[in-house]
Amino acid sequence: MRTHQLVLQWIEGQLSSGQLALGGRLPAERSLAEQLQVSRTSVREAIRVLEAMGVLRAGVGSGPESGTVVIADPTAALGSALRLHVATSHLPVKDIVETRVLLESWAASRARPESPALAEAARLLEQMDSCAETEAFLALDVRFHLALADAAGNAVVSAMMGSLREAIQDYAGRLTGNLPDWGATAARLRAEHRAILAAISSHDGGRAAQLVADHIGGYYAEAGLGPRT
Amino acid sequence: MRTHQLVLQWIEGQLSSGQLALGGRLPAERSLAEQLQVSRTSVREAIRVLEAMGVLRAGVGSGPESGTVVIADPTAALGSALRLHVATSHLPVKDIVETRVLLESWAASRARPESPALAEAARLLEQMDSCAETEAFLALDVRFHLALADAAGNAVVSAMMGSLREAIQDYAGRLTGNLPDWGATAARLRAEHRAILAAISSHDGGRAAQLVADHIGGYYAEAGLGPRT
DNA sequence: CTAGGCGTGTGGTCCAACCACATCAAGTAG
DNA sequence: CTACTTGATGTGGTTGGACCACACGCCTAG
Repeated sequence: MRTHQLVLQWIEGQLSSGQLALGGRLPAERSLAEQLQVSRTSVREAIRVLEAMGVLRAGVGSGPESGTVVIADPTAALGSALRLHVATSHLPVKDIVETRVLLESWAASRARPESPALAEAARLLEQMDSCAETEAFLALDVRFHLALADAAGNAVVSAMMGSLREAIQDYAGRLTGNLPDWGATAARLRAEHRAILAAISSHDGGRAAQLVADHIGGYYAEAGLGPRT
Repeated sequence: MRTHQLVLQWIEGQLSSGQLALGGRLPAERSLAEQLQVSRTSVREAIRVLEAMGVLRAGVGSGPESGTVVIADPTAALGSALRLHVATSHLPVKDIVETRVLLESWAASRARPESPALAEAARLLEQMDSCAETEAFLALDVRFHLALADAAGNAVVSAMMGSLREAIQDYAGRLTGNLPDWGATAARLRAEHRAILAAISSHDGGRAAQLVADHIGGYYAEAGLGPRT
């Protein structure tokens, strides 16, 4: 076993046993290296891996914002991993979109009308009404869909949704160039969003799921990508 | 931007542009460091990250098995990331199981009867009939469910299924201790597996999905974990 | 009491060296 | 000529040390 994996194991053990919790601080790299009897390089490599997985955040300087602290950002880890594998052409974009439809329609069917995430979604919808910029609109759209996923109350599904979205963000951005009439599309998207929210509010999960599936599929179809291409 | 992130960016660019494909070899660490005008340390940190994401594999020595080559193992990346976040108690096991049911029942409803993965699943089923050891049986069970997921033909869903399974592997292993009668449970699992395969073969995706959901939920219920606990 | 500077500790980066390993080529014994 | 040994070569793995930039907080001069 390589040295940095030993460090990884030690840190994972600290996390599992609760001796290192969210917001907690790792010992300084030099101390940890001495404590585990390994070189600082190995400690740093382990920290790098955990940083990429959204488990740690390293900050220079001193004070509360510095040092290596435990965070929880599963979306970042899954997102960059998916993005890289898309880059190697091993994960087709079609499968990403299909999975997104699957997860998001499930979330819509399970979303609880009283969830605070739904209120957030409604608020985002308001902002989208008074938003002319394409980029800003799309940014709000992303947050709307993530809020929808959060409303189902499943952290794993939320994280996966976010990571899928991140993985194809560039791809989706390029698609907007194919749209014949952005104004009309934006208006339609807004209307569909409202219909989805309404279906959830009226406890009609099945209809909400169908609307979400049509909403996503329709967008990709209009942007020049067949839902099955 | 930190130096190792620059290296990451360069490698990702090589992957995206196709100059570095699956099975391709990265330049040696020392050469790459010189080429990018950074230290070997930074190159190594970047390689470590990509290794953790299942994109690269580093091997010592010389010959075809050595050097740093491009691989594609999305399951490893997602699996360790999920496992770590489960360790920090930020991803509840209940959500993992719920997501697994969601993905796997979808896969069952979409599985194509003529898929080679289904033949593999049937073959695994045969082996499970003549398998008395609990551990070996569970290992075959894992492979059976993964084959089922593969039969749907969605690489993203397959990868996520595998990673979910990996993330709770230890947890699931401990659960078997709660079973009152392993022999009876194993017999039931085998029967349910056959029913699922039969439903898929007869093009009854809906029934297959329901059977899968009951199969997984029933197991966790019997092992002492309520499906909603 | 205030404002500036300096000490201290953090991660970030780089370098030089050494190790273990695996292969391959040259050389040597048969 | 064959077969084995032996060394050269190149790979990642690991280490220690050094220096940098940064940010906070004390401590001193005004």
